[in-house]
Amino acid sequence: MVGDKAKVASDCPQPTGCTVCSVVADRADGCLWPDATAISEASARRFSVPSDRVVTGEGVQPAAVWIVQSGLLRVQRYSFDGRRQILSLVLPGEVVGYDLQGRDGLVVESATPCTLCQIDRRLFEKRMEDSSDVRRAMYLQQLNQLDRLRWLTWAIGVLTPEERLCAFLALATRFMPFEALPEGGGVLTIQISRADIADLLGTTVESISRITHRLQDEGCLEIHNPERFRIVDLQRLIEMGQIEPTFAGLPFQGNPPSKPLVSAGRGRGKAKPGEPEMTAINASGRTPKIVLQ
Amino acid sequence: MVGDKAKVASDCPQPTGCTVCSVVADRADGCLWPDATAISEASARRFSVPSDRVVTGEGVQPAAVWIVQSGLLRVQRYSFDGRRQILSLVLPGEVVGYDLQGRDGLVVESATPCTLCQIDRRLFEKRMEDSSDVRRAMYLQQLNQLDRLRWLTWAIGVLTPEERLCAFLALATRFMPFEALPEGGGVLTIQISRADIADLLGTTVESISRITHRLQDEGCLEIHNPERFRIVDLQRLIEMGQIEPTFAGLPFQGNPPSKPLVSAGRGRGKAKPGEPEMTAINASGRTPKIVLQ
DNA sequence: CGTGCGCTTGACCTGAGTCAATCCTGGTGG
DNA sequence: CCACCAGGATTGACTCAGGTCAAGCGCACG
Repeated sequence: MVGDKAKVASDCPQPTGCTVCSVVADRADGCLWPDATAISEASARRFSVPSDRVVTGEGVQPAAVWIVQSGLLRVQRYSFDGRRQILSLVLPGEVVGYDLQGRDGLVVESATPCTLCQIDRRLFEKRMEDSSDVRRAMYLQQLNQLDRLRWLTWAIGVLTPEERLCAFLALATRFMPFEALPEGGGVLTIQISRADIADLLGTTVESISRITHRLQDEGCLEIHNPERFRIVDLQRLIEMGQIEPTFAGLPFQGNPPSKPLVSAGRGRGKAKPGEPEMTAINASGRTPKIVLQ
Repeated sequence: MVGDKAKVASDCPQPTGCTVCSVVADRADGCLWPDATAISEASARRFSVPSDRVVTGEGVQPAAVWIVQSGLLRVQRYSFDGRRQILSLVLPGEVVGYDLQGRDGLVVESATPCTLCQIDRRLFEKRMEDSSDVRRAMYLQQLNQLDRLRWLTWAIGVLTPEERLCAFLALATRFMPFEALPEGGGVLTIQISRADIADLLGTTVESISRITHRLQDEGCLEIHNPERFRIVDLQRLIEMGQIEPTFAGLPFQGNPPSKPLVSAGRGRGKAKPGEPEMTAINASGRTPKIVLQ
């Protein structure tokens, strides 16, 4: 199983480009070290990590930040009674460890076998301070992670477990191994365990199992084996999962969509009638421009 | 009602300090414009906004960023069938509008009557680029907002509606008007509607109502009127809500705790036995330091 | 060939959502 | 000054989605 998982992880799109630690996503906004030479080899170390190991988090002295080279990390937190919520998955090319300075009960673990690149925190911070390019890259990466966290919050809050799982599967085609098939759809390799999916989506392994089998009955997908699905009707998953075509948190990693993902129109709250709008309290005495309806 | 709410909003701790737009929270890390003179008066405009107005979001051309001076904004997103999730409340002293460049279906609205300070986006970005002090202040603010979003995701994922509401009430003493009483506890003024609380916590107004009355029966609080509670047993709310003493996302705004908030010890997942740890793939041939257990 | 873990399946049951009626309060207009 | 109205909050009755508990099943590994 572990061996198999490891194989799968290595199937993951292998980013290349950064000469220092071979870590760079091949997406336009993901290149973390545009001028890679600035970090010497000595300051970056690569590690191979099996599944379910603590990488960094609360108790750990955050002397280092980590870049995911391959595999997936999970950021998680427990409740007193042991219930776990996974707050995000960290994708290849992404940095972790600089913004969770031990607060909360946040812990980062490997969700799959991973290769990680370790960088000294001081050095990282200096790079951030010195280079506006690095800052910009980090900023864009943070935006993506923030988008994903917002998505997750929204999904857990308003979607049913079934809708969440549909969304997850549809999105997973963007960041897990997915071989598109000529006859449509494709084969998706689920790299993480049922328990991780359940704790990410705020549901249970039993529900995950039931829902996937229900989706199979409905013809949305075929369960080849527990970690390999044939996605038959991706469009339907996208619709059920209410995925917006503009969702930016998951730039496609090696699996750009053949056709743009289109979603059904969006529901909105009742539009407020015009009525009294903003009123300026203008110290400078100018007539304020009312900016938006 | 609106008039009353407006009164309540004005009860909110009025930040002072920034000479430009009078917007600065009086917390150490919240001062956005340490050298305020750099922004001329002409470039900042103050607005008074009633409840439930769109401030910025998806469709809106983001030509401006906004600083909340008083009142609360809500960042929210709808599902196709009209269910709403509030992703965060924006507190006085915080900036909104620079990091949601129209993506997703995010909309920012006023949850209470507010006074806002509008700043030109270009100017704001230039300030960010030029001043590492401003960058740092923004960074810390983002960390707080991120902490709160993580908390919310976790709470919706693993806590029951009752636990979430307890947590919300306990946290609300930090950012809504709260008059501590000598005999313990204090009077909390809830500035936002039941519907907003429900959509923030991923539950319904009916549940909110039932739970608050149940808490009253249990002696945790007294419902003075729908928007004013006497918190009797704050400690119990904190425990039920599983609030960590280290939770940093909500620096106290004018309501520092008389005694430090202490929570019951935290539950953790089963600790993994030692076993094979990280193995270095060390290009440079050094012996890697195994960083963490 | 046994053992264990992860996944699946079934039975059960309850927490909390839904629907609908009622209450309350503040604002309005006569 | 009082009756009326609208919107928010509350309460009750009902229902069921999905969580919990408890077996089974099957593959991987030793």
